[in-house]
Amino acid sequence: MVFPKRSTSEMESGGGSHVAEMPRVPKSARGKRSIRKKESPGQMMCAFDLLASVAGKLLDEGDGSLGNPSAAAPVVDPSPKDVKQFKNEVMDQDSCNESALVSHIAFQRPANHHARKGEDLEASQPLNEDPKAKSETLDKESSIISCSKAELGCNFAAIADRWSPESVESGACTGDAVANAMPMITAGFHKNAPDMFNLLDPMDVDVKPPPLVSSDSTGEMPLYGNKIRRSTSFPRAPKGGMGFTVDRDEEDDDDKSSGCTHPITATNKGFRPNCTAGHSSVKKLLACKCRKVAPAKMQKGDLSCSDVDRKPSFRNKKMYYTRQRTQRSTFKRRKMFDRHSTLVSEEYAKSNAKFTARDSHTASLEANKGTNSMTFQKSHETDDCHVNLRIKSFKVPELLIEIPETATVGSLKKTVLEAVNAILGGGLRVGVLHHGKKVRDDNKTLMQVGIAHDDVLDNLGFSLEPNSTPHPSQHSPPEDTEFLETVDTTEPLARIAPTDSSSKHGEIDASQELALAPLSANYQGNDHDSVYSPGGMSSPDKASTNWRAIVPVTPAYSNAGAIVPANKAKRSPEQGQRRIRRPFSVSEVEALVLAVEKLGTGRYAVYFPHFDLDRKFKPLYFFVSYCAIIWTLFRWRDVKLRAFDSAKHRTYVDLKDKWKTLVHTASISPQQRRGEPVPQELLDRVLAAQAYWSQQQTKLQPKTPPLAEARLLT
DNA sequence: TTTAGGG
DNA sequence: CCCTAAA
Repeated sequence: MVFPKRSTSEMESGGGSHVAEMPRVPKSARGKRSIRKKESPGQMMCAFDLLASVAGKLLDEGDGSLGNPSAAAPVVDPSPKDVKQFKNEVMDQDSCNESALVSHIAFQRPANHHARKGEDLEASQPLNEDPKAKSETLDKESSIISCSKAELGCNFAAIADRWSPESVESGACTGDAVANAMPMITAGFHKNAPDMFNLLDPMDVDVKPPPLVSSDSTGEMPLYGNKIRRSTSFPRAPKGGMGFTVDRDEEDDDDKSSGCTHPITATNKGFRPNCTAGHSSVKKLLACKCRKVAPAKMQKGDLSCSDVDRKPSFRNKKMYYTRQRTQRSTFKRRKMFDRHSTLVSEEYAKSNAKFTARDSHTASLEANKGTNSMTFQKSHETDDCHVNLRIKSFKVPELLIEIPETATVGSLKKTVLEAVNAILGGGLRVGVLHHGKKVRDDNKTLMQVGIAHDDVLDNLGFSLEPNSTPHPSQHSPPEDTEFLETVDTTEPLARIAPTDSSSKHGEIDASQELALAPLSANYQGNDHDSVYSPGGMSSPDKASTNWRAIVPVTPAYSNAGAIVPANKAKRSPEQGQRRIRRPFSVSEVEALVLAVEKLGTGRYAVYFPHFDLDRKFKPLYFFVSYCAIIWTLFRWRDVKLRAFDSAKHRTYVDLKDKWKTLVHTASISPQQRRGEPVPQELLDRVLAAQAYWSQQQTKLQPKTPPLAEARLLT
């Protein structure tokens, strides 16, 4: 599964392991970070496999930990095993900054495939390693991936949101839903925690696949073709103004590519690739199985394509989104990621595609020979030889792509990007890997590059990188009010107003989103370049711009570690002074409580989507396997950004300390309390939130099943 | 740089 | 709030 090498770039990027940390896990546990160490600026990828395995475990466990918010939330403590696995997968890297989130998606090739194609296998082998063996090798640390950027998290969060059971279940799965979801992505990741839980919940409840998948009723919906509208049902949409409808007419395409973007996601903008491909021609179907319960959250991702970019060949391209069905019992995997963040992984079971996103910088999606692969199938019969790609995941709608061999690499990238953006919310760039190498020339046709139906299955891969573009325009993310409400019934904290920061601090979200850019910058050295070809038509102009921005490597992150000393020096001057005491006002306390309620106090949440390939598609490809999302549920830093961004005198440490005192205050009798009285109501909320999140964490505790099992899904 | 905790 | 070990 692992792709040792290829991933170098990936690894680097994705190398990070994801380790979910237990809330209370000994520091040492977290420690993996050491690896991450300093530099990891860029790397953060996570091994999907790991995630997958973790997910599998969770799923398997049945406790539904995953499914439940709480469970889902599993904070995971990465078990050694997981770590190892992770490591394998990740190989090198690990170092990830702790960032808010890490995500990756790995595509793994199904065992079958391996068996089937010796050739490919060999080629892929480097990448693929025996899971076990690898696992052995893995080092915990390696497993850890730290991502520094929360921003990415935002995206992921958004993703999560989409994936949330609700959306799925609600039937939002429809193409429209999907489309709608896209915008959400950009939304701050804050809502995440709760959202995540939601996502998880389903799993918990049933081991089965997420809402989307769970039911059989899968319908396919064309995403693009026509108009994508936000489903009203979308819980969150409201605020963001998500309500907009996007029509994807041919006309729109041109400019609309932008249109595709959602208003909401400013961040996405950057990402938002232009879909050059004529979407008109493109068809995306989303089959979703929805649960009855929730309304769909999915939003449409917009996949807009600009006609300009579009290439003739593209017309044939077709994308389909299908919802994954159920998870297979067989499938068991879990992966833990560490730190911090969030992780999103998707595995595409049978296939081995690996898609990873590093929070730190890039997300890479890679599918390569052995392990991760996207396969293409080409329909020989047809005049135009088409390569069919399929990306499947639990929560994420399955993605089917059909593209002529005569299509250019650039168009392929676009196509994949569109699909990915639709699913993940944008903010990602797509790179094409063939035989482990990045194919940079977007102008070459697939045939020229050697990507042909017969050859490719195992040799084709994609890398996803975060788009660097920040979007100032970002609006505050829509809040989850609805969402929360929904949750309420089940969740203690649900009542909490969704409001928070977003309403107050729209900017915060934006900043987070922006964060992505930096991340990508780090990566540049590694992956970025490779991924995007300069001329990458796939990227929209905007993207290009962003891209460029990214190009220059940003030392900032990497340097950070080194610089540390310097910083100290700086501080030293007045350090001695004790800061003046500034008691928290009731309003501040309220803001803090609100933020914590929303973000939770737990550390990580892990979501593992699970999926199966459709038989019918098997022949063609394989893509996929699983997706796991782990993200940081809570970070004081996030609280700071969310609720006290403007209060420069309040550091996250202060907030943490305040929370500590609030919990204590709430625990003692009113008579014992001193200082400005804090409304009992707030104190009650403090206790509720504290209890709730603590519980969640507990649930998250991972139980890690054997890796090996996880691996064999198909 | 952040986190987590003790002081 | 401070201080710091760990990460």
